[in-house]
Amino acid sequence: MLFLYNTLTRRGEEFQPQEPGRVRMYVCGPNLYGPCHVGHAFSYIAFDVLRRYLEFRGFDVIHVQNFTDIEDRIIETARSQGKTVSELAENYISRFFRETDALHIKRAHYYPRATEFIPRMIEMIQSLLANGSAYALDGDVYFRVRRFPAYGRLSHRSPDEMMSGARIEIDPRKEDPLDFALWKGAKPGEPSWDSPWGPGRPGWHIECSAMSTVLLGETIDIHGGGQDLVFPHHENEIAQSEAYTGKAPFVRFWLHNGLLRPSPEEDKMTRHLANFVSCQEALQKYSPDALRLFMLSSHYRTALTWSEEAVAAAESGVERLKVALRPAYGGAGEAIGLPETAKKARDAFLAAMDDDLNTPQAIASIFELARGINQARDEGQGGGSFDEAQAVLRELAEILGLRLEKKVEIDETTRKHLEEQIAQRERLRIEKRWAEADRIRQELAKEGFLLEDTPAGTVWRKI
RNA sequence: GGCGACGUGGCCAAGUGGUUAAGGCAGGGGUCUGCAAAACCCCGAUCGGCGGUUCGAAUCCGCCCGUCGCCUCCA
Repeated sequence: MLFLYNTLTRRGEEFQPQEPGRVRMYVCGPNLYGPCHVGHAFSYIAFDVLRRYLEFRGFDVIHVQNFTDIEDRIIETARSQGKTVSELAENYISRFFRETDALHIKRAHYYPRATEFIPRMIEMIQSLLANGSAYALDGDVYFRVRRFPAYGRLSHRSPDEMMSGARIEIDPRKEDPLDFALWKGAKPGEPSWDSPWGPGRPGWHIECSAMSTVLLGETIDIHGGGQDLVFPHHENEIAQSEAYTGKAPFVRFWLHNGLLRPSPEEDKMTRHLANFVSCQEALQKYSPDALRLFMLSSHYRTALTWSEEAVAAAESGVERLKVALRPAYGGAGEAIGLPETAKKARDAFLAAMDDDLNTPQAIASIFELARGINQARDEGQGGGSFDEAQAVLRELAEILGLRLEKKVEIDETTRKHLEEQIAQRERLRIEKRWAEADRIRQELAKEGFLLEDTPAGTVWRKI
């Protein structure tokens, strides 16, 4: 039984989809005013693992992730860079795919863009106006928060307690400071779409309601995103969606990941992208496996602080898992204790994942299994049970999206050269000409290859 | 002002009432090895502070100290 923590009820709840066997899941995607940073990656990886685990458990998952391709920040950024909004968006979308693919994040089934759903949003807004949930005002349309009694339920705050305008100025024309924009009239020079209220663009929140209801239906199983989206974004989504469809709940399970923070030393201001490490930068320095292992070493709902030191530590950990996948040396027969170790690790892994995706604990059992495998190899054991234990290790690692591949991006010439050098060194070693043998190893080290002598012969590793 | 999170060995991080407080990284000591590397074995914390509840608390309650997030830009 899979238990997931639901922000709405503030409890772990047993997860069952509405339609048996099929999960409808919507995850908030990026606002395309800038490149993705490791904080986005943290969120996408968390929900990627959720999806992988659901699929592992036999569910057919329909996964939707949106692109916010029209919004104030994008307009501003495009203008300052002398680009069109769509040029900017396209650029960041292709970069998004490059980076999420590299991070081994499974592609969603749909990547709807806000600008593709304008007619639907207009229709929703009209309907909200018709039923009294919204009001038009000089080309803008606002949602009437006070008309929605459940407002505040997700974020657990009451409209009366909120300090509206704590951070921005209140628009005095609004009926209530909490009312939020469904439609914004265009100012001169801004991109706009025609609407019954004049040219304008959608408010930020309505896009998710439109895309979610069109692609997944009026009630979906899971809606995910960062904790910073609980209020107001998701609160507003619930209000406008339920006011529109007349059906509740809009979402059965609300899942929110804790926020990734930049290193304390790097900058105090966490607001702007400039303080974050971009995915691109992270991928240049670290392997995707290490980045994933680092992020999954902490529970998804807990805030995690970005730390170069911790990612580097994860890199070493990944290396040990890879070593566990090396072949057995053999000689001592079947690895007798291994099947039990593998079963124990697998059971523990699944139990941890069932408990609100406790990946840190799940990872612990992967390492236990790796140790068991390495131990067996050291003792010269092998056979079918050894291979099966490695298969379990691969299986569990894949649920976390760890590839554990030996990266062999070397060309034929280099490979030949390596093989010749290793063979030559082997001859020297047989003749006990250690100094010459060591020289070969030193030279290869300079070329970036580390030689390791094992009972099964000499293997090389890229350093 | 309101709501909320967090503080566990050198670093990262699970555990939320009762076995010897997971796991990773780093470190020390070993085994193996011509050497090296890797792997394996062994070694380290009583859980921010104080008080309380309980037969029993890192785990529940209260207070204090510290860090952080949200309260319409934000994954």
